[in-house]
Formats: sequence, C-alpha cells, structure tokens
Amino acid sequence: MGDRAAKDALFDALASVAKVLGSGRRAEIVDVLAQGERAVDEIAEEIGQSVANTSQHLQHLLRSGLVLSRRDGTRIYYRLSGPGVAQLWAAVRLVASDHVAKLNELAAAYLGDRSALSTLTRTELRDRMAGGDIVVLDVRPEPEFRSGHIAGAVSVPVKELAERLRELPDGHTVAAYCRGPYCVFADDAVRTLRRHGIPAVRLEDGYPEWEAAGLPVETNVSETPARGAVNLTETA
Amino acid sequence: MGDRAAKDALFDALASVAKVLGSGRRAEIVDVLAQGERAVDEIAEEIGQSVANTSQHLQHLLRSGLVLSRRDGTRIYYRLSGPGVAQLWAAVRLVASDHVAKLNELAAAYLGDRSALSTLTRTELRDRMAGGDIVVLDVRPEPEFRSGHIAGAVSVPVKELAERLRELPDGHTVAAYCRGPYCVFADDAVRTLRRHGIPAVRLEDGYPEWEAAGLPVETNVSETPARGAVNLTETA
DNA sequence: AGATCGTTCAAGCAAATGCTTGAATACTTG
DNA sequence: CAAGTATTCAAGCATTTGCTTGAACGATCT
Repeated sequence: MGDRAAKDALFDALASVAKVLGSGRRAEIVDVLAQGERAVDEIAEEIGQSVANTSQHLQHLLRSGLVLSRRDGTRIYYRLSGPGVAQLWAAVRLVASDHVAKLNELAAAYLGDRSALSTLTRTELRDRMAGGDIVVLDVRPEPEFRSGHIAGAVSVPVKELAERLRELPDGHTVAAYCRGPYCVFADDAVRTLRRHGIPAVRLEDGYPEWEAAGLPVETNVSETPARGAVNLTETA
Repeated sequence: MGDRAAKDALFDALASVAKVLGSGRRAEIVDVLAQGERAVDEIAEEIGQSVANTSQHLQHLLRSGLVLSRRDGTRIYYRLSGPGVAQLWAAVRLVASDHVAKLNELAAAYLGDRSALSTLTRTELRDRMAGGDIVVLDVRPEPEFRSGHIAGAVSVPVKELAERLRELPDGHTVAAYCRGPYCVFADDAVRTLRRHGIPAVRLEDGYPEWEAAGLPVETNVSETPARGAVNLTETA
C-alpha cells in the first residue's frame, strides 16, 4: 500500500468521473438528463448527434457510473445515477463561469443579448406564485415537463408557444423557465411573449436548481408509465 | 443565437473544465494544490512525474483557468485559482466514491486496510482540542504545513515521524491529519504511532475540508515570503 | 558578464478519442 | 412466428492526448 502504481490507478479512477464529463456532447447529455430520464433517440435529437454516436456516449457514461438505464418496452431510458451527478455538473458550470476566459463570449454568442430580459430568482418566483398574480410557463420539451416540473406550472414547449398564445390568461405576468442558466428556451419564450405585448420574465436558473432547493414540484407518474408493467431491470 | 455550432462551442467550453481534471496526474496536482501553492519541481516530486511533463500539465491547467501562477525569485509557484476549484474536486471525489464501481477496491489497494484505524470528524477534533487533551499532528510535507494548517497543529511530516517520536509529549492522544480522504500520510502516521504504543487517531478528512468549513487555521506568512519583495505579477 | 538553476518549449511516438457508416441484436406488435 | 423499431456493436479514420528526450529560455548569484 502507498505505492506509486496504486496511487496512479486510484487517481485515474477518481479522474475518470471528470474525464467522462469532459466532452461537450456528453456534457449536453448530462444537462438534458438533469431534467429527468429520456430515451436514446430523444437525447440524440436534443444534442444534434446521430443515434449511434449518442448511444456510444451513453455507454461511456454508463460504464463510468454517471448514468443508469432501464428498459421500458421497446425503448431504453437513461437517467442520472444520483443527485450528486447534477451537483457535479453545477460545480463544473460554476468553475467555468468563474475561470474560463472566453466563456462569457461563447455564452453571449449562443444565448444572445440577455440584458433586456428581466429575471426572477427562485425565491422571488415562489413568493409571486403565492400572490397568485403570475402564470408560470415550463417551456422545455414536453417529456421533461412530464418527468417533473415546478408545482403549478403549465407546459408550453417553446416551439409551440407562438401558436398557443391565446391559451394564456389575460392580465397576468408570465414567468418562463427551462433547463438552467445556459438554456435558451426561456429567453426565446420571453422574447416571443414580449413581442406580443405580454409582460414576461425569466426564472434565473432552471428546473434542476428549483428541485434541488427543495421547492415544490410535481411529477406526473400517471402519464408516462406506458402500456404494460414498467420493467425496472437495469440494462447495465 | 441558439444555433447548433454556438451551443456546441459553449458546452465544449463548459466541459473543458471537466476535461482538464480528467487526467489522473492532473487530478493529483489539483489535490496537492488544494493544500496551498507549490513550485513546479515540488509538484513533480509529489506526483512522481518528470519536471517537463509536470510543467506541461500545469500549462494545461493554467490555460483552462483552474490554476494561477506567480514567480518568486527563481521559481514559479502554482495555486488553485479559487475555492470553487477545490469544491469541484471534492464533488468529483464524491461522485466517484458513490458511483464508480471499482473505486473501493482501488482505494483499498492504495490505502491499505483502514478498518483498524479509528477516525475523528472535524467537529469531534475541534471539541477535543478545546478540551486540551490531544496533540494534533500535521503529517503532510512541510511546505503544505507552511502555507496553511489547523490552528495549533504541529508539523511532523510522515517521513520524519519515526525519528521524531521523542518530541511528542507523553500521556496525550495524537490526532494526525493530511490532505484528505484519499491521502495515506495520516494512516501511515497512525500505524507508526500505534506500533510505538502511542494512542493515535486520524482526522476523517483533511486540511482543505477543515479550512472550507471555516474552522480555525493558521497561515505562516512570515516563513515563506523569501528574500526580496514577493512578486505578484501573474506569469500567465 | 558568465555560470547556474528552475522552468518551458519542440519534436516525436504510441495510445486513446470522437465521429461515421453499415451490420447485428433485442424487444414488441401484428 | 415474422416484421418492425430502438438500440448497440464493429470497423475505420482523422485528431488529440500523455509521455519522453533534449534543447532553449529567463532570472538570479557570484
């Protein structure tokens, strides 16, 4: 014990966790899975990669222990293996935003100019929801809403927002939220709403942070389960 | 804004932080730097690599923003660029210990059998120090002690411990601590002390966790500064 | 100024990585 | 049981990584 080879092997194993997160595509996958479990083809669609490539990344994540999978009927659903993984991803983002030089620039290039969009913190949103004068819109893709959302939120994926504006009640401010600080959905939603004269703000961070903070959430167990018994067998 | 290329670039940048931690040798470096700043040749010695290779890893860490450097006379000292980096490293270790299958096995191979060694938590140690019936030994290499240690601890690097046993006062239990949960120094120290009939326990984690918890520390500013004014110019 | 010490650079090489394409597998459904 | 769908495997490739060796650089000290 205490020899070089064993130490190297141990630290290689510790580092393997970081290594697997050290690919932009896998990071995107983790960002998606932080919203809840998803099937392979959905994930591939989200990250803009081929199904085969996405599957390989998922295998990689699986072998490293960051995700788990289960089969339900014909599809295989992946999920983060625990809350620690989402926390790790948050820690990575925090360090990046503090110390990676070009990050602001890249974020601006992807997110656009956020300066005109006002934001609400989690607690501000909670308080305004208690007041009842605000409509909360979950603008993430529908499966993410289904596997968990802010209690009382309504699902209107940003892609459908423009066509569903008339569903919104008059005379209320709208608060939109999505995956987190590096997600554009809520920004786009707020811009669309404003363009139509509806007062709108964005939740500063996303659903995972809301959930992690212990604020009220709803999970729709009745919608997803699909026909047949849910098979809990791990496919790992 | 919102296009694929920009999103990929953004997530590549976020993932770059994880990527740089995704090498066992760089992880060892971060583990060392979490104790305080060190010069290149010292780090090379600690991680058992050539100076040239260590320097390259440090350049890598520097470019990614995780560490900073400063020159003092003839040597260049590296340090973590902020507390978030140590937190990130802790998050990596936590996920690894929870989810990496073979980790326990590898840890056992490096650390040996810990079952016979009793441990103290941070708060237990703090309370027993208040009682005054315990001697606290910092068994890390001396430079790490010098750049910061538990208030009231005595520096006896584990390499020197066997020859310096007579310095220890009689009739006290000894608590040894080192870098953290994956460090062998305190284990080795406890084993050595026990072998000589001295009651000894190990602090469950290490100095960085003690410091992060806001418990009392001492930093020896007067010893290190070296001749001449400290040059604060970053060499990055 | 020259010698010395600590650090970095440059080139080279074996091994690993990320993606593609096309085939194989495993389950469900008719 | 056969057809269909979702996922994984396998091979191939251009690129990147981690380490080595030997030389170059930069600051200090005589």
